[in-house]
Amino acid sequence: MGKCEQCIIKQFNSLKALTKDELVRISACKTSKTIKKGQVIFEEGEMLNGVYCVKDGICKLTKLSENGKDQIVKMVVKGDLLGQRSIISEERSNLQATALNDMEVCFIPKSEILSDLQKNPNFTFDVLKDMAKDLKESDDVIVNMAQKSVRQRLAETLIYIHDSFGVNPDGTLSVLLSREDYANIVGTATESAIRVLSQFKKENLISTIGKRIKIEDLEGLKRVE
Amino acid sequence: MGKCEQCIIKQFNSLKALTKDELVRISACKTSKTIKKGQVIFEEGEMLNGVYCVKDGICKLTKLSENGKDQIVKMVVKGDLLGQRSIISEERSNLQATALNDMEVCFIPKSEILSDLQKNPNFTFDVLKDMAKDLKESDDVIVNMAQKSVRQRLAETLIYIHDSFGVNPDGTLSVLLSREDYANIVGTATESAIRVLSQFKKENLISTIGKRIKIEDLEGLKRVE
DNA sequence: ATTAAAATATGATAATTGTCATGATTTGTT
DNA sequence: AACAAATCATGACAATTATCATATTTTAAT
Repeated sequence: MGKCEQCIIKQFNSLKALTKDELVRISACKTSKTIKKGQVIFEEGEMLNGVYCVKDGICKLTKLSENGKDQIVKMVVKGDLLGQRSIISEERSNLQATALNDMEVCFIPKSEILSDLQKNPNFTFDVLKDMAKDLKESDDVIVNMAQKSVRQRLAETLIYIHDSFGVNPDGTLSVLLSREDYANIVGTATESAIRVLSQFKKENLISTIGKRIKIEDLEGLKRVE
Repeated sequence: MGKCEQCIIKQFNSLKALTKDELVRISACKTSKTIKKGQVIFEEGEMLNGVYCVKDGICKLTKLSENGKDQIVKMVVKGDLLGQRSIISEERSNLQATALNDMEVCFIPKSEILSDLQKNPNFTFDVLKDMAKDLKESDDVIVNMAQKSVRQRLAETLIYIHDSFGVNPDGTLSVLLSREDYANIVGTATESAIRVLSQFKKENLISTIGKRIKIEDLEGLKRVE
Protein backbone atom coordinates (compact mmCIF):
# COMPACT_ATOMS: atom_id res chain seq x y z
CA MET A 1 0.00 0.00 0.00
CA GLY A 2 1.26 3.50 -0.86
CA LYS A 3 2.72 5.77 1.73
CA CYS A 4 1.06 9.08 2.50
CA GLU A 5 4.44 10.79 2.98
CA GLN A 6 5.26 10.07 -0.62
CA CYS A 7 1.81 10.52 -2.12
CA ILE A 8 1.55 13.36 -4.61
CA ILE A 9 -2.18 13.75 -4.20
CA LYS A 10 -1.88 15.44 -0.83
CA GLN A 11 -0.46 18.53 -2.55
CA PHE A 12 -3.99 19.27 -3.68
CA ASN A 13 -5.59 19.24 -0.24
CA SER A 14 -5.05 20.15 3.38
CA LEU A 15 -3.05 17.01 4.15
CA LYS A 16 -0.04 18.84 2.76
CA ALA A 17 -0.04 20.88 5.98
CA LEU A 18 0.72 17.78 8.05
CA THR A 19 4.20 16.97 9.28
CA LYS A 20 6.09 13.94 8.07
CA ASP A 21 5.45 12.24 11.40
CA GLU A 22 1.75 12.82 11.18
CA LEU A 23 1.67 11.51 7.63
CA VAL A 24 3.51 8.37 8.64
CA ARG A 25 1.00 7.79 11.38
CA ILE A 26 -1.91 8.32 8.99
CA SER A 27 -0.27 6.03 6.49
CA ALA A 28 -0.24 3.29 9.07
CA CYS A 29 -3.96 3.37 9.75
CA LYS A 30 -5.44 4.39 6.42
CA THR A 31 -7.06 1.94 4.07
CA SER A 32 -7.18 2.11 0.30
CA LYS A 33 -10.43 1.41 -1.48
CA THR A 34 -11.55 0.99 -5.02
CA ILE A 35 -15.02 2.26 -5.73
CA LYS A 36 -16.90 1.33 -8.86
CA LYS A 37 -18.80 3.81 -10.97
CA GLY A 38 -22.29 4.32 -9.60
CA GLN A 39 -21.42 2.97 -6.17
CA VAL A 40 -22.53 4.96 -3.15
CA ILE A 41 -19.61 5.94 -0.92
CA PHE A 42 -21.77 7.19 1.90
CA GLU A 43 -25.42 8.03 2.29
CA GLU A 44 -27.31 11.01 3.59
CA GLY A 45 -27.76 10.56 7.31
CA GLU A 46 -24.88 8.17 7.65
CA MET A 47 -22.37 8.57 10.46
CA LEU A 48 -18.91 8.85 8.92
CA ASN A 49 -15.98 7.27 10.68
CA GLY A 50 -13.38 9.18 8.76
CA VAL A 51 -12.56 11.19 5.67
CA TYR A 52 -11.78 10.06 2.17
CA CYS A 53 -8.88 11.38 0.16
CA VAL A 54 -9.72 11.05 -3.53
CA LYS A 55 -6.73 9.65 -5.40
CA ASP A 56 -8.54 9.18 -8.67
CA GLY A 57 -11.99 9.56 -10.14
CA ILE A 58 -14.88 11.90 -9.58
CA CYS A 59 -17.97 11.73 -7.42
CA LYS A 60 -21.12 13.77 -6.91
CA LEU A 61 -22.49 15.02 -3.62
CA THR A 62 -26.27 14.99 -3.60
CA LYS A 63 -29.06 15.88 -1.25
CA LEU A 64 -32.53 14.45 -1.53
CA SER A 65 -35.17 17.15 -1.83
CA GLU A 66 -38.64 16.85 -0.35
CA ASN A 67 -40.07 16.41 -3.83
CA GLY A 68 -38.05 13.23 -4.19
CA LYS A 69 -35.40 14.60 -6.51
CA ASP A 70 -31.69 14.50 -5.90
CA GLN A 71 -29.92 17.81 -6.07
CA ILE A 72 -26.24 17.67 -6.97
CA VAL A 73 -24.64 20.16 -4.61
CA LYS A 74 -21.01 19.69 -5.53
CA MET A 75 -18.64 17.59 -7.59
CA VAL A 76 -15.60 16.16 -5.87
CA VAL A 77 -12.43 15.59 -7.84
CA LYS A 78 -9.07 13.90 -7.63
CA GLY A 79 -7.18 15.58 -4.82
CA ASP A 80 -10.21 16.63 -2.81
CA LEU A 81 -11.07 15.48 0.66
CA LEU A 82 -14.49 14.03 1.29
CA GLY A 83 -16.43 14.09 4.52
CA GLN A 84 -14.41 16.61 6.55
CA ARG A 85 -17.53 18.63 7.31
CA SER A 86 -19.34 15.78 9.02
CA ILE A 87 -16.26 14.85 10.99
CA ILE A 88 -15.74 18.41 12.16
CA SER A 89 -19.34 19.00 13.20
CA GLU A 90 -19.63 15.48 14.57
CA GLU A 91 -22.89 15.08 12.75
CA ARG A 92 -24.32 12.61 10.33
CA SER A 93 -23.58 13.45 6.72
CA ASN A 94 -26.10 15.80 5.14
CA LEU A 95 -25.13 14.62 1.68
CA GLN A 96 -24.79 11.41 -0.26
CA ALA A 97 -21.59 10.70 -2.21
CA THR A 98 -21.83 8.63 -5.37
CA ALA A 99 -18.99 7.72 -7.72
CA LEU A 100 -19.34 9.01 -11.27
CA ASN A 101 -16.25 7.13 -12.31
CA ASP A 102 -14.28 4.23 -11.02
CA MET A 103 -12.49 5.76 -8.06
CA GLU A 104 -9.40 5.22 -5.97
CA VAL A 105 -9.72 6.62 -2.47
CA CYS A 106 -7.92 6.40 0.84
CA PHE A 107 -9.98 6.23 3.99
CA ILE A 108 -8.48 7.95 7.03
CA PRO A 109 -10.09 7.22 10.41
CA LYS A 110 -11.87 10.03 12.19
CA SER A 111 -9.73 9.74 15.34
CA GLU A 112 -6.55 10.37 13.41
CA ILE A 113 -7.93 13.45 11.65
CA LEU A 114 -9.37 14.87 14.84
CA SER A 115 -6.14 14.43 16.75
CA ASP A 116 -4.22 16.17 13.99
CA LEU A 117 -6.76 18.99 14.05
CA GLN A 118 -6.12 19.31 17.77
CA LYS A 119 -2.36 19.31 17.47
CA ASN A 120 -1.41 20.97 14.23
CA PRO A 121 -2.73 24.52 13.77
CA ASN A 122 -1.36 24.69 10.25
CA PHE A 123 -3.49 21.75 9.29
CA THR A 124 -6.59 23.21 10.91
CA PHE A 125 -5.97 26.53 9.26
CA ASP A 126 -5.59 24.88 5.89
CA VAL A 127 -8.85 22.98 6.33
CA LEU A 128 -10.38 26.30 7.32
CA LYS A 129 -9.15 27.95 4.15
CA ASP A 130 -10.55 25.10 2.15
CA MET A 131 -13.92 25.47 3.73
CA ALA A 132 -13.88 29.21 3.21
CA LYS A 133 -13.39 28.52 -0.47
CA ASP A 134 -16.25 26.03 -0.50
CA LEU A 135 -18.48 28.53 1.21
CA LYS A 136 -17.71 31.19 -1.35
CA GLU A 137 -18.49 28.77 -4.14
CA SER A 138 -21.76 27.90 -2.45
CA ASP A 139 -22.70 31.58 -2.46
CA ASP A 140 -22.16 31.66 -6.19
CA VAL A 141 -24.29 28.57 -6.68
CA ILE A 142 -27.09 30.09 -4.63
CA VAL A 143 -27.07 33.28 -6.70
CA ASN A 144 -27.02 31.32 -9.94
CA MET A 145 -29.91 29.12 -8.85
CA ALA A 146 -31.92 32.12 -7.76
CA GLN A 147 -31.28 34.49 -10.61
CA LYS A 148 -30.41 32.60 -13.77
CA SER A 149 -32.50 30.65 -16.24
CA VAL A 150 -32.26 26.91 -16.75
CA ARG A 151 -30.69 27.61 -20.14
CA GLN A 152 -28.01 29.76 -18.59
CA ARG A 153 -27.32 27.39 -15.71
CA LEU A 154 -26.98 24.44 -18.07
CA ALA A 155 -24.61 26.36 -20.33
CA GLU A 156 -22.48 27.24 -17.32
CA THR A 157 -22.55 23.65 -16.12
CA LEU A 158 -21.22 22.44 -19.45
CA ILE A 159 -18.45 25.02 -19.31
CA TYR A 160 -17.65 24.08 -15.73
CA ILE A 161 -17.35 20.41 -16.57
CA HIS A 162 -15.30 21.18 -19.62
CA ASP A 163 -12.88 23.41 -17.73
CA SER A 164 -12.62 21.30 -14.58
CA PHE A 165 -12.45 17.79 -15.96
CA GLY A 166 -11.30 18.19 -19.53
CA VAL A 167 -12.11 16.32 -22.72
CA ASN A 168 -11.44 12.97 -24.35
CA PRO A 169 -9.28 12.63 -27.48
CA ASP A 170 -12.42 13.01 -29.61
CA GLY A 171 -13.26 16.28 -27.89
CA THR A 172 -16.22 15.00 -25.86
CA LEU A 173 -16.44 15.87 -22.18
CA SER A 174 -14.40 13.32 -20.27
CA VAL A 175 -16.95 13.10 -17.45
CA LEU A 176 -19.96 11.20 -18.68
CA LEU A 177 -23.07 12.45 -16.93
CA SER A 178 -26.58 11.25 -17.58
CA ARG A 179 -29.15 13.83 -18.66
CA GLU A 180 -30.70 13.27 -15.27
CA ASP A 181 -27.41 14.24 -13.61
CA TYR A 182 -27.35 17.44 -15.64
CA ALA A 183 -30.91 18.16 -14.56
CA ASN A 184 -29.94 17.50 -10.95
CA ILE A 185 -27.04 19.91 -11.12
CA VAL A 186 -29.10 22.63 -12.74
CA GLY A 187 -32.15 21.97 -10.59
CA THR A 188 -34.70 21.30 -13.28
CA ALA A 189 -36.78 18.47 -14.71
CA THR A 190 -34.88 15.85 -16.69
CA GLU A 191 -37.04 16.58 -19.72
CA SER A 192 -36.21 20.26 -19.50
CA ALA A 193 -32.49 19.56 -19.39
CA ILE A 194 -32.81 17.27 -22.40
CA ARG A 195 -34.80 19.90 -24.25
CA VAL A 196 -32.24 22.63 -23.61
CA LEU A 197 -29.41 20.33 -24.69
CA SER A 198 -31.34 19.66 -27.89
CA GLN A 199 -31.65 23.41 -28.43
CA PHE A 200 -27.91 23.87 -27.86
CA LYS A 201 -27.37 21.21 -30.48
CA LYS A 202 -29.62 22.97 -32.97
CA GLU A 203 -27.75 26.19 -32.32
CA ASN A 204 -24.45 24.38 -32.94
CA LEU A 205 -23.18 25.20 -29.47
CA ILE A 206 -22.65 21.51 -28.77
CA SER A 207 -22.78 18.21 -30.62
CA THR A 208 -23.41 14.76 -29.26
CA ILE A 209 -21.93 11.35 -29.91
CA GLY A 210 -24.31 8.93 -28.28
CA LYS A 211 -24.82 10.38 -24.84
CA ARG A 212 -21.44 12.03 -24.87
CA ILE A 213 -21.38 15.77 -25.31
CA LYS A 214 -18.84 17.84 -27.20
CA ILE A 215 -18.65 21.58 -26.84
CA GLU A 216 -18.42 23.09 -30.31
CA ASP A 217 -18.67 26.78 -29.45
CA LEU A 218 -17.36 27.62 -26.01
CA GLU A 219 -17.64 31.36 -26.55
CA GLY A 220 -21.20 30.93 -27.75
CA LEU A 221 -22.06 28.95 -24.61
CA LYS A 222 -20.56 31.71 -22.48
CA ARG A 223 -22.85 34.21 -24.18
CA VAL A 224 -26.03 32.21 -23.54
CA GLU A 225 -28.68 34.25 -21.74
CA MET B 1 -15.83 51.05 26.02
CA GLY B 2 -16.93 47.51 27.03
CA LYS B 3 -14.43 44.77 27.72
CA CYS B 4 -14.43 41.63 25.60
CA GLU B 5 -13.56 39.47 28.62
CA GLN B 6 -16.85 40.45 30.19
CA CYS B 7 -18.98 40.64 27.07
CA ILE B 8 -21.82 38.16 26.98
CA ILE B 9 -22.15 38.22 23.22
CA LYS B 10 -19.02 36.13 22.68
CA GLN B 11 -20.86 33.09 24.07
CA PHE B 12 -22.69 32.96 20.76
CA ASN B 13 -19.61 32.83 18.54
CA SER B 14 -16.11 31.47 18.26
CA LEU B 15 -14.58 34.21 20.40
CA LYS B 16 -15.66 32.15 23.41
CA ALA B 17 -12.78 29.80 22.59
CA LEU B 18 -10.21 32.52 23.23
CA THR B 19 -8.28 32.71 26.49
CA LYS B 20 -8.72 35.58 28.89
CA ASP B 21 -5.35 36.99 27.81
CA GLU B 22 -6.32 36.93 24.18
CA LEU B 23 -9.61 38.61 24.93
CA VAL B 24 -7.88 41.35 26.89
CA ARG B 25 -5.57 41.97 23.96
CA ILE B 26 -8.51 42.09 21.54
CA SER B 27 -10.36 44.39 23.86
CA ALA B 28 -7.46 46.81 23.69
CA CYS B 29 -7.48 47.14 19.93
CA LYS B 30 -11.13 46.69 19.02
CA THR B 31 -13.38 49.60 18.17
CA SER B 32 -17.11 49.86 18.76
CA LYS B 33 -19.33 51.16 16.00
CA THR B 34 -22.94 52.13 15.64
CA ILE B 35 -24.41 51.41 12.26
CA LYS B 36 -27.68 52.93 11.13
CA LYS B 37 -30.40 50.97 9.40
CA GLY B 38 -29.75 50.80 5.69
CA GLN B 39 -26.09 51.62 6.03
CA VAL B 40 -23.60 49.46 4.13
CA ILE B 41 -21.03 47.86 6.45
CA PHE B 42 -18.83 46.61 3.65
CA GLU B 43 -19.23 46.21 -0.06
CA GLU B 44 -18.68 43.38 -2.48
CA GLY B 45 -15.07 43.48 -3.59
CA GLU B 46 -13.90 45.44 -0.57
CA MET B 47 -10.77 44.39 1.28
CA LEU B 48 -11.69 43.83 4.91
CA ASN B 49 -9.25 44.80 7.60
CA GLY B 50 -10.91 42.80 10.32
CA VAL B 51 -14.02 41.04 11.47
CA TYR B 52 -17.16 42.42 13.04
CA CYS B 53 -18.77 40.98 16.11
CA VAL B 54 -22.48 41.81 16.05
CA LYS B 55 -23.59 42.99 19.47
CA ASP B 56 -27.04 44.07 18.40
CA GLY B 57 -29.16 44.32 15.28
CA ILE B 58 -29.42 42.32 12.08
CA CYS B 59 -27.84 42.66 8.67
CA LYS B 60 -28.18 41.03 5.29
CA LEU B 61 -25.38 39.59 3.17
CA THR B 62 -26.04 40.11 -0.52
CA LYS B 63 -24.37 39.35 -3.78
CA LEU B 64 -25.07 41.25 -6.95
CA SER B 65 -26.19 38.98 -9.74
CA GLU B 66 -25.33 39.55 -13.39
CA ASN B 67 -28.92 40.55 -14.08
CA GLY B 68 -28.50 43.48 -11.72
CA LYS B 69 -30.46 42.04 -8.83
CA ASP B 70 -29.20 41.58 -5.31
CA GLN B 71 -29.48 38.09 -3.89
CA ILE B 72 -29.69 37.84 -0.13
CA VAL B 73 -27.42 34.91 0.71
CA LYS B 74 -27.61 35.00 4.49
CA MET B 75 -28.91 37.00 7.41
CA VAL B 76 -26.50 37.82 10.22
CA VAL B 77 -27.78 38.18 13.75
CA LYS B 78 -26.75 39.36 17.16
CA GLY B 79 -23.87 37.16 18.28
CA ASP B 80 -22.60 36.29 14.82
CA LEU B 81 -19.21 37.15 13.42
CA LEU B 82 -19.03 38.97 10.14
CA GLY B 83 -16.22 38.83 7.61
CA GLN B 84 -14.22 35.83 8.91
CA ARG B 85 -14.28 34.18 5.52
CA SER B 86 -12.57 37.04 3.72
CA ILE B 87 -9.97 37.33 6.46
CA ILE B 88 -9.21 33.62 6.35
CA SER B 89 -8.93 33.40 2.56
CA GLU B 90 -7.18 36.76 2.40
CA GLU B 91 -9.50 37.78 -0.38
CA ARG B 92 -11.79 40.68 -1.03
CA SER B 93 -15.28 40.16 0.29
CA ASN B 94 -17.58 38.33 -2.11
CA LEU B 95 -20.63 39.75 -0.38
CA GLN B 96 -22.04 43.08 0.68
CA ALA B 97 -23.27 43.58 4.24
CA THR B 98 -26.13 46.00 4.85
CA ALA B 99 -27.80 46.79 8.17
CA LEU B 100 -31.50 45.94 8.36
CA ASN B 101 -31.71 47.53 11.81
CA ASP B 102 -29.70 49.97 13.78
CA MET B 103 -26.71 47.90 14.80
CA GLU B 104 -24.02 47.77 17.45
CA VAL B 105 -20.86 46.05 16.32
CA CYS B 106 -17.28 45.68 17.46
CA PHE B 107 -14.55 45.78 14.88
CA ILE B 108 -11.55 43.53 15.56
CA PRO B 109 -8.46 44.10 13.41
CA LYS B 110 -7.39 41.37 11.04
CA SER B 111 -3.89 41.03 12.53
CA GLU B 112 -5.31 40.20 15.93
CA ILE B 113 -7.67 37.54 14.59
CA LEU B 114 -5.00 35.98 12.41
CA SER B 115 -2.51 35.76 15.24
CA ASP B 116 -5.09 34.11 17.46
CA LEU B 117 -5.84 31.65 14.67
CA GLN B 118 -2.13 30.84 14.53
CA LYS B 119 -1.77 30.39 18.26
CA ASN B 120 -5.00 28.98 19.62
CA PRO B 121 -6.12 25.70 18.04
CA ASN B 122 -9.34 25.75 20.04
CA PHE B 123 -10.28 29.04 18.47
CA THR B 124 -9.44 27.83 14.97
CA PHE B 125 -11.39 24.66 15.53
CA ASP B 126 -14.38 26.60 16.73
CA VAL B 127 -14.28 28.86 13.67
CA LEU B 128 -14.03 25.68 11.63
CA LYS B 129 -17.11 24.24 13.27
CA ASP B 130 -18.95 27.45 12.61
CA MET B 131 -18.06 27.36 8.98
CA ALA B 132 -19.04 23.72 8.71
CA LYS B 133 -22.45 24.75 9.99
CA ASP B 134 -22.68 27.58 7.47
CA LEU B 135 -21.73 25.22 4.70
CA LYS B 136 -24.43 22.78 5.66
CA GLU B 137 -26.98 25.57 5.69
CA SER B 138 -25.80 26.67 2.28
CA ASP B 139 -26.46 23.17 0.97
CA ASP B 140 -30.01 23.43 2.20
CA VAL B 141 -30.47 26.81 0.55
CA ILE B 142 -29.18 25.45 -2.73
CA VAL B 143 -31.59 22.54 -2.66
CA ASN B 144 -34.50 24.82 -1.77
CA MET B 145 -33.68 27.24 -4.54
CA ALA B 146 -33.33 24.44 -7.03
CA GLN B 147 -36.33 22.33 -6.12
CA LYS B 148 -39.03 24.39 -4.46
CA SER B 149 -41.56 26.86 -5.80
CA VAL B 150 -41.52 30.58 -5.07
CA ARG B 151 -44.63 30.06 -2.96
CA GLN B 152 -42.92 27.43 -0.88
CA ARG B 153 -39.68 29.36 -0.50
CA LEU B 154 -41.53 32.47 0.59
CA ALA B 155 -43.55 30.54 3.14
CA GLU B 156 -40.35 29.07 4.54
CA THR B 157 -38.72 32.48 4.62
CA LEU B 158 -41.58 33.86 6.69
CA ILE B 159 -41.29 30.96 9.10
CA TYR B 160 -37.53 31.37 9.29
CA ILE B 161 -37.80 35.05 10.11
CA HIS B 162 -40.53 34.36 12.63
CA ASP B 163 -38.55 31.66 14.38
CA SER B 164 -35.15 33.35 14.26
CA PHE B 165 -36.01 36.95 15.05
CA GLY B 166 -39.35 36.79 16.83
CA VAL B 167 -42.34 39.08 16.84
CA ASN B 168 -43.37 42.49 18.16
CA PRO B 169 -45.99 42.88 20.91
CA ASP B 170 -48.69 43.16 18.22
CA GLY B 171 -47.58 39.84 16.73
CA THR B 172 -45.97 41.27 13.59
CA LEU B 173 -42.54 40.03 12.57
CA SER B 174 -39.96 42.06 14.45
CA VAL B 175 -37.64 42.32 11.47
CA LEU B 176 -39.13 44.71 8.94
CA LEU B 177 -38.13 43.68 5.46
CA SER B 178 -39.25 45.37 2.28
CA ARG B 179 -41.11 43.30 -0.28
CA GLU B 180 -38.02 43.66 -2.41
CA ASP B 181 -35.93 42.09 0.38
CA TYR B 182 -38.31 39.16 0.49
CA ALA B 183 -37.98 38.81 -3.26
CA ASN B 184 -34.21 38.92 -2.95
CA ILE B 185 -34.17 36.19 -0.34
CA VAL B 186 -36.47 33.95 -2.33
CA GLY B 187 -34.84 34.78 -5.64
CA THR B 188 -37.84 36.03 -7.54
CA ALA B 189 -39.23 39.25 -9.00
CA THR B 190 -40.49 41.80 -6.49
CA GLU B 191 -43.95 41.68 -8.08
CA SER B 192 -44.05 37.92 -7.69
CA ALA B 193 -43.15 38.15 -4.01
CA ILE B 194 -45.87 40.77 -3.49
CA ARG B 195 -48.37 38.63 -5.34
CA VAL B 196 -47.65 35.55 -3.27
CA LEU B 197 -47.89 37.57 -0.05
CA SER B 198 -51.29 38.81 -1.23
CA GLN B 199 -52.35 35.23 -1.82
CA PHE B 200 -51.18 34.23 1.65
CA LYS B 201 -53.30 37.08 2.98
CA LYS B 202 -56.37 35.90 1.08
CA GLU B 203 -55.82 32.41 2.45
CA ASN B 204 -55.58 33.83 5.98
CA LEU B 205 -52.07 32.49 6.43
CA ILE B 206 -50.81 35.97 7.20
CA SER B 207 -52.21 39.45 7.78
CA THR B 208 -50.54 42.81 7.23
CA ILE B 209 -50.46 46.05 9.16
CA GLY B 210 -48.98 48.56 6.78
CA LYS B 211 -45.92 46.81 5.45
CA ARG B 212 -45.55 44.77 8.60
CA ILE B 213 -46.45 41.11 8.36
CA LYS B 214 -48.12 38.95 10.97
CA ILE B 215 -48.22 35.20 10.73
CA GLU B 216 -51.76 34.03 11.45
CA ASP B 217 -51.45 30.36 10.67
CA LEU B 218 -47.96 28.98 11.18
CA GLU B 219 -49.04 25.40 10.62
CA GLY B 220 -50.78 26.42 7.43
CA LEU B 221 -47.62 28.11 6.19
CA LYS B 222 -45.65 24.96 6.93
CA ARG B 223 -48.04 22.99 4.78
CA VAL B 224 -47.71 25.30 1.77
CA GLU B 225 -46.69 23.45 -1.41
C1' DA C 1 -49.89 69.94 6.05
C1' DT C 2 -48.43 69.38 1.33
C1' DT C 3 -46.10 67.30 -2.03
C1' DA C 4 -42.77 64.30 -4.29
C1' DA C 5 -40.73 60.01 -4.14
C1' DA C 6 -40.70 55.38 -2.96
C1' DA C 7 -42.94 51.19 -1.97
C1' DT C 8 -46.88 48.26 -2.48
C1' DA C 9 -50.55 46.29 -5.17
C1' DT C 10 -52.88 44.35 -9.15
C1' DG C 11 -54.07 43.36 -14.02
C1' DA C 12 -52.75 41.70 -18.57
C1' DT C 13 -49.78 39.16 -21.06
C1' DA C 14 -45.56 36.74 -22.37
C1' DA C 15 -41.94 33.65 -21.34
C1' DT C 16 -40.20 29.87 -18.87
C1' DT C 17 -40.51 25.55 -16.86
C1' DG C 18 -42.98 21.31 -15.39
C1' DT C 19 -45.81 17.24 -16.34
C1' DC C 20 -47.57 13.50 -18.76
C1' DA C 21 -47.63 10.67 -22.75
C1' DT C 22 -45.32 8.28 -26.17
C1' DG C 23 -41.51 6.71 -29.22
C1' DA C 24 -36.71 6.10 -30.37
C1' DT C 25 -32.28 4.86 -28.98
C1' DT C 26 -28.85 2.95 -26.13
C1' DT C 27 -27.15 -0.24 -22.76
C1' DG C 28 -26.58 -4.28 -20.34
C1' DT C 29 -27.69 -9.13 -19.77
C1' DT C 30 -28.43 -13.60 -21.03
C1' DA D 1 -27.74 -11.93 -31.34
C1' DA D 2 -31.94 -11.05 -28.90
C1' DC D 3 -34.29 -9.04 -25.49
C1' DA D 4 -35.61 -6.20 -21.51
C1' DA D 5 -34.64 -2.23 -19.13
C1' DA D 6 -32.97 2.10 -18.88
C1' DT D 7 -32.09 6.36 -20.96
C1' DC D 8 -32.89 9.87 -24.28
C1' DA D 9 -36.02 12.57 -27.10
C1' DT D 10 -40.05 15.16 -28.41
C1' DG D 11 -44.93 16.74 -28.53
C1' DA D 12 -48.88 18.70 -26.17
C1' DC D 13 -50.43 21.07 -22.63
C1' DA D 14 -50.61 23.05 -17.85
C1' DA D 15 -48.59 25.58 -14.23
C1' DT D 16 -45.40 28.84 -12.66
C1' DT D 17 -42.99 32.97 -12.94
C1' DA D 18 -41.45 37.33 -15.26
C1' DT D 19 -42.40 41.63 -17.40
C1' DC D 20 -44.69 45.80 -18.31
C1' DA D 21 -48.24 49.00 -17.28
C1' DT D 22 -50.68 51.44 -14.04
C1' DA D 23 -53.04 52.40 -9.69
C1' DT D 24 -52.83 52.98 -4.80
C1' DT D 25 -50.71 53.53 -0.48
C1' DT D 26 -46.96 54.75 2.48
C1' DT D 27 -42.93 57.36 3.60
C1' DA D 28 -40.01 61.16 3.74
C1' DA D 29 -38.82 65.87 2.89
C1' DT D 30 -40.00 70.55 2.62
